[in-house]
Amino acid sequence: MKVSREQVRQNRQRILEAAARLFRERGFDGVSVADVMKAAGLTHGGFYGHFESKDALIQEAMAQPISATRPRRAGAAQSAAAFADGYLSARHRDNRAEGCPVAGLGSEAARASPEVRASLTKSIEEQIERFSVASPGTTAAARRRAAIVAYAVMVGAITLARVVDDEKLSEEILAATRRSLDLN
Amino acid sequence: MKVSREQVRQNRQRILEAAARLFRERGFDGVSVADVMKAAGLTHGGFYGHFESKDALIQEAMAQPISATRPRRAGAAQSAAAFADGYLSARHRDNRAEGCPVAGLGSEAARASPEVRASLTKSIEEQIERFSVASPGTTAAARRRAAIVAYAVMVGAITLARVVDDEKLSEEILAATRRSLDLN
DNA sequence: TGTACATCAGTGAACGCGCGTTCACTGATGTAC
DNA sequence: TGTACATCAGTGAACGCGCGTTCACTGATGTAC
Repeated sequence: MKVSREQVRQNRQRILEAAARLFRERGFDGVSVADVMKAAGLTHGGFYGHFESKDALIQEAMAQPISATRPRRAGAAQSAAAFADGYLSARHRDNRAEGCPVAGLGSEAARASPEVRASLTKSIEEQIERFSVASPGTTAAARRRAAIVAYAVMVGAITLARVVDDEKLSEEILAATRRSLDLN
Repeated sequence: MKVSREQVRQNRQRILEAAARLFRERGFDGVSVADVMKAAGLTHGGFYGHFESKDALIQEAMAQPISATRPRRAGAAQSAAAFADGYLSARHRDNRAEGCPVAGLGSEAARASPEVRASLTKSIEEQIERFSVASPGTTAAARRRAAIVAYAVMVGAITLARVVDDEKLSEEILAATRRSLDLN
């Protein structure tokens, strides 16, 4: 049955949010269009009224600001050390659905369509800039380098901590990298 | 037709090597059993004479030493800085098939079966130990922490460099992280 | 404001395709004599 | 060492399943009067 324009808008948004969560949790290939629609409280047939294809959904879902789960003004500076406390936590490690899409989808994102990679590139560049402003270093170039290194440490550490099948080693990886960022 | 025992052994090895390459290049879901068999020069039907299932192949392929492409004695120490020159190169970034499986499969590996994760955990622990021996630091604990941080930087940097859709930013990420490891 | 009806968002069955897996068959291997 | 035949690795057609996608249908919305 037809629904109100407002309901249509809300449904589309719910589909996008469910997709963003599920893709980060299970990967692009691990989530079907029907899974997403079910999570959004709809049936799969209606999907193509909102999006042209699954790939189009992936693109839009990745272009969405992560702000939904981690509110943060776009231009605001933020020290990598402060950010790292939440990022390099067991909570983030165990909660992919609401976590960093680069960490949750990293290796798959690298093989994604140009549009998806462009979206993520924008997020990555913005994150580097936020860290840069609050980074240690006497020159702007040094601060930017420090920001890049800090971001790489975080993405690598959470990836390793998630792959590792040994709680103790996983914690050790998070603790060692947290400590290295606090020292800067 | 039947083939010689030696041929059987070689065929199995060729299947494993093709699988390891293809999985790292395209991900577990991006490669079919038929793709692997074709790359090994066989037809898909014979696969189940060698392996119980695709999942069993994934397990064995991930348990294989990467030594095939990057020969290195198991116990040998190796400084992270020396290793990083090759690891954080455009060549490695663009050559997933022969590269680091943690970087190539990171986000998918984190969702893989316990057996696959156990295999990768072993590789990761060994890599940390190799870096530890050659790490800077006055105590063993400090050297181990430095090794973990160095490994995390590398995995994170190559992941970011591969996702990023902008050659300049990608190079910048590799250069900044290479530099940070050389300074230690 | 109230009514009549065209629109169209959502439903659920259906389609085609590629995948993992199975199986009857083939013919070279390797063993028994 | 030579021959006869049982074994079994590899072949390629086939199966069932889940997926992305399509489509005829439904019935509430929202517009024209």
